[in-house]
Amino acid sequence: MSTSPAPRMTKQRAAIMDVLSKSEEFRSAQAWHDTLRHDGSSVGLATVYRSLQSLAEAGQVDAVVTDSGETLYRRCGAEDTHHHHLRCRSCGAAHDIEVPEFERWAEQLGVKLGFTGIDHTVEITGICRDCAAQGR
Amino acid sequence: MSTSPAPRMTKQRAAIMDVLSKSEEFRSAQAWHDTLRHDGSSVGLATVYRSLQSLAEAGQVDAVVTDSGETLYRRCGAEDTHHHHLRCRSCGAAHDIEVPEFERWAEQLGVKLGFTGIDHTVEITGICRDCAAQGR
DNA sequence: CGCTTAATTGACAATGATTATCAATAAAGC
DNA sequence: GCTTTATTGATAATCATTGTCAATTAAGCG
Repeated sequence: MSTSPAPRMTKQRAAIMDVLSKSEEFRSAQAWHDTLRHDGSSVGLATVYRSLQSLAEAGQVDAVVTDSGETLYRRCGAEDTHHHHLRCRSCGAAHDIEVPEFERWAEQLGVKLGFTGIDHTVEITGICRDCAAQGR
Repeated sequence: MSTSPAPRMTKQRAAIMDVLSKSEEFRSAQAWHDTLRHDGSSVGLATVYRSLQSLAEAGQVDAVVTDSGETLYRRCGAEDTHHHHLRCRSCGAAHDIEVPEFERWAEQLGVKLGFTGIDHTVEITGICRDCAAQGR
């Protein structure tokens, strides 16, 4: 794991983290930029992109790519969200993932078949890009 | 459901469906375009985009959007009747169930994150009606 | 088999999100 | 306070994808 140097706390970065903290919605970098301007602080668009990107890498914000290719960000919803993992069978590296429809689907299936107290286990495994590249 | 008119079978569309059928890899529209040119048939790039798009809408090909925003396509896998179980934690009675979207979803997630050889485990448990009625 | 017609094609321009550039600015540490 | 160096921001550049529009051609019909 590469230990990247701690990022400087600039007023722009602070402003970005501040607006992020005020909403848990997923918004595009450009939308966050607009929000910032409405709030008075004028942070450059490029800076918003860079900050959201680095925050996402640091795991401070969640990022998803829409079907149209736009990347949306929101403050990281702490630990409360139930999630699963996609784990590499070779090196063990794991990604946290969410299975959007699944929870509800399982619940409904249970009701349909007369089951209550539905619980589930979902494990997804594969070989990550790095391991595949090294033939492991 | 809107009944869209059946698309014409042009030689370009045929060529595209042909290369698609020869590989089960996920590739970008541009990559498929290159493949086509290598194979001799010169189909316009815009046409490749349009065809892949309509094929994807028609469910004939799978499409995934990568983290970088590129859309990848491959011929639709349509086959395996892999299934899972909903099991009662009390009496062990099990129902065979199918999780329609899941298989493909897991596969696409893998591609997006650079994983190959995706496999998964899905276990759903609950308390069946009989056991619930008897307070078990 | 020819004809008509509307869908399709392709070369290229346009879009739109994101990234790179680079001089100016300002954290952090001393 | 001063120096160093990451960060910023305005703007140009990139790159996948979509729109444009005249030319082409599949399909249905007689």
